[in-house]
Amino acid sequence: MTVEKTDTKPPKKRLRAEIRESQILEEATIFFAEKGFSGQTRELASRLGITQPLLYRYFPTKRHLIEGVFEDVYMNKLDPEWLTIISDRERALECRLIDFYRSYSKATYRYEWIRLYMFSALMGEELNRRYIKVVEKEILTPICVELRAHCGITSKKSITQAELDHIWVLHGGLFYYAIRKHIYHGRVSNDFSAVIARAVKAMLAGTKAIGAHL
Amino acid sequence: MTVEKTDTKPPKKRLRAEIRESQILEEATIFFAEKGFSGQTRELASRLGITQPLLYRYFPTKRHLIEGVFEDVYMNKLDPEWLTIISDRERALECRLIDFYRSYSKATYRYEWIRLYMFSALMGEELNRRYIKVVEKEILTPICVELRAHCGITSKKSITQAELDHIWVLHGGLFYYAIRKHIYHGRVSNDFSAVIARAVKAMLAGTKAIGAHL
DNA sequence: TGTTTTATTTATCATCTGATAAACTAGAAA
DNA sequence: TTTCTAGTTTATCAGATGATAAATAAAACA
Repeated sequence: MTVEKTDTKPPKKRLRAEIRESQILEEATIFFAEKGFSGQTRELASRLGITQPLLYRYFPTKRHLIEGVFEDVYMNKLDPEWLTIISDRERALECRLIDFYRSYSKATYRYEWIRLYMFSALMGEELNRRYIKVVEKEILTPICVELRAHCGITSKKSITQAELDHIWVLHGGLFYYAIRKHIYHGRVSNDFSAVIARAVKAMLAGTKAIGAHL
Repeated sequence: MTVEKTDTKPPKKRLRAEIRESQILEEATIFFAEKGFSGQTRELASRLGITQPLLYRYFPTKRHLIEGVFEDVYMNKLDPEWLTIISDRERALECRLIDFYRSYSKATYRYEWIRLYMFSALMGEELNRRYIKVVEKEILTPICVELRAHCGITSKKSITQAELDHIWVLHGGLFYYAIRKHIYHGRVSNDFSAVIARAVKAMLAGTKAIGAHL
């Protein structure tokens, strides 16, 4: 085992600018997810097997690199299909929600996604508030609308903050599974699909029982 | 309003060592909660109205200061009363859980607590895994036991990971309210007590309806 | 093959940042 | 008041860190 310490790839040389840039972005995503945004450019470069100043050929500042990572990870990741799943009254709400959360969690409950999201939130980045608003508008509000129908409520008043907060408990509760897994590195059940199914079923039955009032 | 920029207190001098130390700890708690542990000692000192080297008279390294903050915020904060509340079968489980979460959230869903917890988790501190284990053992497992009784299950088998994960959805969902408030700085309903009540009621009714199997 | 282009490295800066040593001085003690 | 203790500051270091400029060399092009 006298193999010398290699990086991910054997000593390559001279990549086309376009390729090098996306390679840097990819590694930066992993790197910042692990270390946070105070991770150092030299260490990132070292992981890539390149020298630190080369980063600055592709990204004028560290901040630009971070923005690039944000763009790469969070922009246009909201699948319009999700709204379709949630609102399709041909199917039982239970199935729709289970399907939705299986798809949603597969897309977002990833190591990089979760950690970068939390790091950026703690930094006070605007990113999160923007994302939250989209989630409330595009996902949670539609779910609340369906939940009203499911509970036999016909009110046409707009969804209240209390209703949103109620569904946030489910949404956040499931998200918290990803936090426990990727941030706390705690022990979690490996059958997350089953967790989703139970949580959704219990929420629907429970909310119907107590009435989705307010 | 030509008052010159004062810190929290007017220019004091020469505090007794003991007092200065706890003053530093208190400010460090707020400071690190806001900035994370990469916050700089000079800025912390500046907030305290002292010079940076003075910190090193009370804490030999920055790391020691951080440990001091951990100690201050997280050690012995688990109220033994909570277990009593949860396990008191004289009262309805619904009331017990609502009371418990009102008390628990009052103690832990605080700006400093939440943020320091998340910062330390992202740093990979041991603190969190330790805390998680205590929560599972002292809080969630007892709740699962009560939940079995509530659902009329008499099995004496030990609580499964699936059962824990089910109750983690409630626990995490409520905790996520604090994350949204103190980390995302998003809009949250100001009547958290009502959120707790609805979530607990729905969880109990729902879990009973689907059966607490597994 | 020789020339041009451009990806990459070497060398280096200025500033930041945790940490140390010694000088200073407010307040307690004699 | 004088002395002494200990809380605080000034000066400074060494290494880290983001960033720049110029030199180098691999690949594309003629």
